[in-house]
Amino acid sequence: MNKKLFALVDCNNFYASCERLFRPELKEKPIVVLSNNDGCIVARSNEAKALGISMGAPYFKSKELIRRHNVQVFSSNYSLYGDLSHRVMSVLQDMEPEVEIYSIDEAFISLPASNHQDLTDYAKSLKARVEQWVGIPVSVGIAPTKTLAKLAGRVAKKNGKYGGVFALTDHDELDALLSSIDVGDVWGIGRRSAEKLHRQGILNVFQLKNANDNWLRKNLTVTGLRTAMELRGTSCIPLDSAQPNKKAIISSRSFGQPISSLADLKEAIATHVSIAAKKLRDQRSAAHSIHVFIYTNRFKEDAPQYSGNMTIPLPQASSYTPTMIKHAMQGLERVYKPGYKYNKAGVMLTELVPQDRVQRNLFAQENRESLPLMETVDRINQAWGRNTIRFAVEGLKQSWQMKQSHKSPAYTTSWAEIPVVKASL
DNA sequence: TCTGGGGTCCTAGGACCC
DNA sequence: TCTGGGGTCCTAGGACCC
Repeated sequence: MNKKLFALVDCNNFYASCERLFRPELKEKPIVVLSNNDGCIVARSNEAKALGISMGAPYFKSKELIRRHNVQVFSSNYSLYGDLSHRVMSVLQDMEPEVEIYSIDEAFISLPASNHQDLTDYAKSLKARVEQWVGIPVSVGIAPTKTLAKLAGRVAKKNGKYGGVFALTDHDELDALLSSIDVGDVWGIGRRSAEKLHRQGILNVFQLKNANDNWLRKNLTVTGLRTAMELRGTSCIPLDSAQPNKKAIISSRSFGQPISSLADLKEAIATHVSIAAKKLRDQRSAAHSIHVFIYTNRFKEDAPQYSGNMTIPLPQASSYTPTMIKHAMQGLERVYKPGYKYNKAGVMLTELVPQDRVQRNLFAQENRESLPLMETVDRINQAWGRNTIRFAVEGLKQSWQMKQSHKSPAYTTSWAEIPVVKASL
């Protein structure tokens, strides 16, 4: 039988590893990487984890701990992480025909079934090549289903004795292992489902695997039942190596400081439309509607709260930034209320259709749209930097721009920031 | 003082139709 | 006083992922 297995390749502490790649003196030193706006901690090196710095926690709450242990802090640098991710994935795709890029730091690979030793040896060679060619450490988990491969990857990463590779092929071992892991650590079981399972007395993964199907279906919907099936070794989630077009495109940000004026919000919304429309054109789609939203800071419970949002249908699907900005501005004017301190704004483009199949609307005003113009703008910005040409409504000062106090250089994507190596005689 | 962003899938419930 | 049943479509919101 030519059975297939799944391998999950997962970059270790990805963002922290990226930063360290160009700062080798930080090897074995604690590092954290912050979310946009320097808000939360989104990545930690092992040393930082060992200090008890928690994932996803607000930065300011850990500041004292970070200062005390001299932890290196980085603002997120997505052009660097994106580029290194691409390099890792290229190595995998060179070695394997069927690769699903699951996230910026993870990929599933389809492997033919084989004995434990061969699988482990192969995974180790894969891991070694990524580390040698790109410089990013990875872990590999192998199993008959994606859900089990995720668990195997977790074991590979957590237990040093496996050398970063773990294959779940022995069934006796499997059940003992599953009994030692909390249901909340399973891929697809989030906080809410874990609470439900706990209330039902289903605490560990072995119990989830053997839970009653009807109960699962009723309480955790088909997705919960599917997860249980996968734990039993029945593959329900196939490898999907195609990168389908997105069905929705979002651009949003918290502001570096709260803003109140309609003028500032207009700049921010226009900027988000511009970013989202570029992504839309990149996948050769057009959008039928634009959703605009603005929020006050929900964490400031004593301040007046307001959240305004509106979906604006377009007369005909568009990817032409000026048209989209125009409609978004009208939507913003309708949801804007003065007197609030806004903290976040954004847009979501939905009802996406292929650009070459846009239905022309006889009565639409948008008959002056020029896609060649947008293509030219995109090309210039590609060559000279993202903000070389932009729309006046996006503003010049952009006083609402996010905070990035600890950002590292774009080492690999900007000529101006490329590392300089000096040799001395 | 300071709390991320982008995406998918599923379901319940309302609107509407015959 | 009595007040159907079945179907589709759409949307908002929840839950999950990294």
